[in-house]
Amino acid sequence: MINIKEDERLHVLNHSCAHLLAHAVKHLYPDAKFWVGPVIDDGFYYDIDLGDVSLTEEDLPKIEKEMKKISKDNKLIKRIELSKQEALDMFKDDPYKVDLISRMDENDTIISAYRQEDFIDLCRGPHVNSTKEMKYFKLLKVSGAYWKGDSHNKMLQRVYGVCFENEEDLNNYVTELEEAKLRDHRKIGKDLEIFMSDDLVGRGLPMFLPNGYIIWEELENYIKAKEKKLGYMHVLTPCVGTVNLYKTSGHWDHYKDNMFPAMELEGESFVLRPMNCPHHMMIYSNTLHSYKDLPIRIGEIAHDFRFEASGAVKGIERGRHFCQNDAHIFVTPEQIKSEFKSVVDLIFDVYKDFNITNYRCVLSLRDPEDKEKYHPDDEMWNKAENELREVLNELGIDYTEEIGEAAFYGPKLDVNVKPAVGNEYTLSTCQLDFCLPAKFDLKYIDSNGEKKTPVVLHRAILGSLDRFMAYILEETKGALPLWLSPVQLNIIPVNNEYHLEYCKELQEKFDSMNFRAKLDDRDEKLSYKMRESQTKKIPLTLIIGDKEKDGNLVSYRKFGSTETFTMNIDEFVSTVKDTINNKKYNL
RNA sequence: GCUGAAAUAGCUCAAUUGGUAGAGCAACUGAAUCGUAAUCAGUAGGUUGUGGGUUCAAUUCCUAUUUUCAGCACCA
Repeated sequence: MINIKEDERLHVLNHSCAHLLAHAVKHLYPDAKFWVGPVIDDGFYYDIDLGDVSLTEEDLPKIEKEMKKISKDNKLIKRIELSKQEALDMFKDDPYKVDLISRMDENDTIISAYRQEDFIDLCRGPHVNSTKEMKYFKLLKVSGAYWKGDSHNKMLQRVYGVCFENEEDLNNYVTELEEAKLRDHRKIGKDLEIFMSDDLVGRGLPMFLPNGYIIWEELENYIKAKEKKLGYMHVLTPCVGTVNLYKTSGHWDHYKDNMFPAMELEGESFVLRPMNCPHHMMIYSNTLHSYKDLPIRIGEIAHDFRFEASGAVKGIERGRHFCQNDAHIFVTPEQIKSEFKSVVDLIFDVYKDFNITNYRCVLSLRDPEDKEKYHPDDEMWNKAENELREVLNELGIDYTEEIGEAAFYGPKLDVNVKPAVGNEYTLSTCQLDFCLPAKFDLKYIDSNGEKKTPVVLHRAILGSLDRFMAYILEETKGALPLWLSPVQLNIIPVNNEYHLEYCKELQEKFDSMNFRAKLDDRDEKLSYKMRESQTKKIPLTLIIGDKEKDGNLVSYRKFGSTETFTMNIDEFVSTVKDTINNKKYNL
């Protein structure tokens, strides 16, 4: 999908269209006050204060109509340059604009505004020359948005839209949006019986059905095998812990509002754990370690519980229970770089297996102004941030730096992806931590026999199995690679009367090889069964009749294909085996 | 949590201004045995998310509540 913000011409067009939107809103709602109207990757929006009036989707056509009218009137868009005082005078009736202007530095900026006849708006520009240039636009949705992005502030109304240079591009874009909804993992999850949820069980608490659990197990086995090869040791720790454990780690102070509340029993307080770092710290401290033992890599497929805000829960992408592919690596300061590199290599090795190419690396740094969130040790932070930056540069990884995105205990590399519907999220992460080891008083004995504090790397490769599954379902549109498919082979007898027995033998043969084979023995036409096999996105559909039985052959059709291939049965078995074992996408 | 929208059969949707619910697919039964995306016929399926109210009468109006969706905020 085209990124409008990065396309020069579309950027200007959409920015101008945001003004056109505001212009139309001003005509229809003369009391409207305007905050900002920026261009985003998918178009533009404008944040508007309409007082007591609240817009709904039904109001959008009316606004569009007014926009079209202004567009048709061919109003020239003119740039005006103002001093700070002139700007304050001009926009004195709009407190939001006054707020913007008064925070501008009058020495280094000329304040500019754009006028299109009876509407004038503060703006850096540039803009198109006339309202006529904006012909092919659409308003997409309306929602609330906090002023200045702060939930303590008033909620304004945000109208989203998009503008293109021609009708075809606009239509294609709208079609793409509709298609994206079809690959939403919540829809696929329901259609393919992968997971379900129920009010009685609870919001944000999805349950994996047999199909989903097969995928789950495959993912778990896959990542554990990778980790074992790299020297990870897997552990199992409890889902409940004392509040004191989280007070020690510091998580309680930072996140208690997002945890399920404490349970008071026999004078002790317990919580459902929101993460496993403290448990792994305790496992480390169970024995005395020599520098020769490090790095120590402790991994766990760990169930965690977080009381996510009701508006944040989303299928298996973000639930109140989830399962992390978590690990903590205890290293000496000298080992940070090589171990961090090894984690990054693992991330991209895994992405290669899953064909994940559309991701964005972010180096998440602390906000030095935010003394409340971040542990106030400048030296520690600078060291940690520089170490990560150096490794990323050495590895030649493209990344952007984002201030204020670090964990409270340290900076991190996040690998982010975009889902079918909604905001970007983090799939994989590797975090550098100088903080928790000290809090738990962790030690190792260095080569001089002195006690030293190790450094910890927190990392999650598949992130959470739940979220990873959501992503894979959306990327593949539910057509999973053979090794992950709940049903791998669907056997259809041409004629039940003559071929069913042989098909049963075949199924047993496949079962004994640990293929997941299904036999469709219903009394239905072949074409009927074929249709269902395709809609269920089963990777391989086998058609077995006289020709196959007598010739020791297998005829099969791949999902999404209209072609049928015929192969010797032994050759077929070894090809399938090879595809599964090597996690290949296609036969 | 905030702003807004929505909730009807397993799924996707219908039901004029208020007159106690319909269709397709799926399921079940029967017939058809048909070599690559829907064979035909029949049956069953619902306290219209839940509670309260207005009314002779509520899927429809009001109210509370739960859940879902779109954004916002949050995300160890």
